[in-house]
Amino acid sequence: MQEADYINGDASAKQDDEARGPGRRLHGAIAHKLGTAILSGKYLPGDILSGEVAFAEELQVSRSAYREAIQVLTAKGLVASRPKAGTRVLPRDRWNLLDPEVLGWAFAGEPDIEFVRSLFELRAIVEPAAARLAAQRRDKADLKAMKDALTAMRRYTLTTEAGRAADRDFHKAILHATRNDALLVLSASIGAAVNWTTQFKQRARALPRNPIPDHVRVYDAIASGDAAGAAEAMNVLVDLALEDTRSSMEE
Amino acid sequence: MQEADYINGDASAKQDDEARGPGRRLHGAIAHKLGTAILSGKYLPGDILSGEVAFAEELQVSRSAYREAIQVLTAKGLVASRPKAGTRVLPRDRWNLLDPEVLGWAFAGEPDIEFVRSLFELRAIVEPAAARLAAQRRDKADLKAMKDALTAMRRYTLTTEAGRAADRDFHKAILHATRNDALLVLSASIGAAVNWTTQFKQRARALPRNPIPDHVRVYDAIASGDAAGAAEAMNVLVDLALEDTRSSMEE
DNA sequence: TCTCCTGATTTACTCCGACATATTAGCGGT
DNA sequence: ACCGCTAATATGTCGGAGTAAATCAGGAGA
Repeated sequence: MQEADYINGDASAKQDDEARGPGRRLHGAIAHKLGTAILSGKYLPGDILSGEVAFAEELQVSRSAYREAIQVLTAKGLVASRPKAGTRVLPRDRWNLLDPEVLGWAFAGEPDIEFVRSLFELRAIVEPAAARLAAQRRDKADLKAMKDALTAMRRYTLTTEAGRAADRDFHKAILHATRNDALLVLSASIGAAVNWTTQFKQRARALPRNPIPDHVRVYDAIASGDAAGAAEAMNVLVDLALEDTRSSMEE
Repeated sequence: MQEADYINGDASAKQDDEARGPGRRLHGAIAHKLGTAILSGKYLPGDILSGEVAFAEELQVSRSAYREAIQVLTAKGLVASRPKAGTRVLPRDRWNLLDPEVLGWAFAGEPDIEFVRSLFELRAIVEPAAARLAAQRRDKADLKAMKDALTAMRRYTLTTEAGRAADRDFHKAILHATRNDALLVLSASIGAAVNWTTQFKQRARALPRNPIPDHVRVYDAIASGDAAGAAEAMNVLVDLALEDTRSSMEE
């Protein structure tokens, strides 16, 4: 399933940029700026970002660039604009919070701890069930992907970006093995939250116990087709993470 | 939770349109056109939609309109464009399949039955857990919203759009009662699938047994704070739906 | 006098097309 | 195999015409 790159034929990972980063294009940068401003609460739902020309001038960009940025925000449900009325920030329940880019904006500043909790809660619901399905549906390629990710995790540890990427790959491989696209989409969202949290914990020098054995238990259960065991093993993994998050919140 | 309107201050709900529809703006229409084309498989991942000007001419719109449409598709992860290389359709796992608009495009034509299944599977995972949380966290306002939705369901039945909307409201109220934004976002995605399916079943004159009693059981459990009971009651509800979907698939 | 309807005004988004720039895939030369 | 060139293509800019709708003023009715 390694369709790794998505746009250029090979591009042997000279720079991993391109997808991450504030915005590789001008309107992307504007969208990032406005998006983070909205997600961080600088603009509240109902506020209007009135004045297409005014904003374009203030940001030193053309109206077109500003408009395309607004288009992006509109596509993600953050704002809606109407003639004469201006561009308003929509209520929070219209936001596409699971969109990877929106998530990135949410984690760009100080993310709302309540939101992080809700993501982990979602994870605690979804991943055990996913592990159960994966145990029933995985094939050899899936198992290989998981195994590779595990060895990479061991090799680099969670203190490095490479290690965290391997962690994400492991969980993504499980989601993939469920043969369920809707679940797979969630991996990006959940991964972002997990990634941010592990980084945060690392900064706080509060890395918990070695996560490898827990992951291995999940792998073994999935490999042996033990659905109930996989669900249970994943349960302890995510419950542990949820616990950690809860304790982080209390400080 | 009736914050009904979202853009104008009061505007006593003269028309609720605005958000639905193929595209209220020109570039919205283009995005709809291209989006449905991609979702229906007319363009496959890897295909390139080369020729900004060519497309703009073919669609009889200006480059700006086409460009803004592409911006929207890019924001939803359907395509990516680079100078010289053209605009390519991204692999499926980059698509924001849970985005309400993308979902709309997916259901605009003949939706992939496998994808519908995966949405229902996601629902079967998420909603029982949500019902469990709702039973623990709901307040009086939540219960009122659920009760109102139930009476509306009884009143209009699932054969009318009003009835289906009430059904969606009921489930949305439960998700809301979980106090979990990440879960709440999923309601839109799941609701779209459920809505399409009930419509489909109705067309096929294959409406199953009266769904009201099952819903009432869920409500009662949540109202009485019975977490396990709520999860179980919701389980039978979603399992029934999953079953129906499976049988529909076999024809 | 107050309220409600009606219409003109004004404001801000929407769309357009042309121009200038930046990037890079593909190719041909070294 | 490597490197630089070129042409193709997307990106960014600009200013203006078009259009929808919120606001306000004026008038009719209560």
